[in-house]
Amino acid sequence: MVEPDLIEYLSELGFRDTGPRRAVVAAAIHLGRFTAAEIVEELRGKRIGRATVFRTLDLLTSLGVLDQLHSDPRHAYTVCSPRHHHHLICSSCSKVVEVTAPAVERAVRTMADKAGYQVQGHLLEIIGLCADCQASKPS
Amino acid sequence: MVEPDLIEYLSELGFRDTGPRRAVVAAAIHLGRFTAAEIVEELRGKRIGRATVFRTLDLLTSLGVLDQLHSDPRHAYTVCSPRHHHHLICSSCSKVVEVTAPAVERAVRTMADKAGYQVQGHLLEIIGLCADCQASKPS
DNA sequence: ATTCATGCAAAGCTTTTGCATACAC
DNA sequence: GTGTATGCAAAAGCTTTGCATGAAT
Repeated sequence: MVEPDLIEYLSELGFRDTGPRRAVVAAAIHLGRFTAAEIVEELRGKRIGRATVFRTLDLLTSLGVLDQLHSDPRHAYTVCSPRHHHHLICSSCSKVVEVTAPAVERAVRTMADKAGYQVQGHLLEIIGLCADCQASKPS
Repeated sequence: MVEPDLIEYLSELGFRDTGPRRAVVAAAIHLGRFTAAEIVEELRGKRIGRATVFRTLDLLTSLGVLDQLHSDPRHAYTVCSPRHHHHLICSSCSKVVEVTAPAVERAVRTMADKAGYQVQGHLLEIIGLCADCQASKPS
């Protein structure tokens, strides 16, 4: 999703179209993957408060526009689509790719059934080397 | 793993058998699932420094005796076995069960292959209702 | 006009660090 | 005795909150 679309989407949901909001959204899309601190840094000099950054990131996360990357101890976020998906994360260049995998979903459900659990959600992140990094680091 | 075994295991690896270490290990095993703050609380009155708690939890985590539960925003830990496994977490009673699922592993690998990623690790936590909680809350 | 959003600064948490002391081996 | 482990207290991060001000609708 690009910035204008996202701002329009927020408007449709009743959230106001403000300068700071636009700035945070633009920075997030520009960075793709980032921490709250990196957004604050990116926006330094624009008189945008830390609280606004956190509030906007929370908002976008609750709307499913951002996902938190739980495997990153720095509490990173990534821009993503609203569909159900998982993330492939490159351990070298940090690139994040969205993937869907029906086979995984099925296997998870089967496994949970066996243990008597009724699945409500799951968290799956795969860490590995992306094709580019494999090519440039032929270890 | 029970406390004496764990202390012995640490000794074998060259880590010293100390009172504070035993206390943290005992508290962790007693609680099963906990945050660092809860261990500190559990040990209050025993003159055990916060730093020791964190250092011991780090040690146990690096040895694979504890796992962090990344889906818990409070940075929870759970006692676990050193084998590769995943966690089923009950959203109602917080109970954590270890599971292994070859089918999931295979599906993850296949999916990553398609995207050109060389898998190095993955994080999978399943949130759901355990059998007991399903029975007691027939919604 | 209303109500939502913002900036600022302070407070709240969690985790880490430095260092002298104490203890295990 | 030697070197690891500890407690304490301070510092370093990160995130939230309170509230008066400002802006969007």
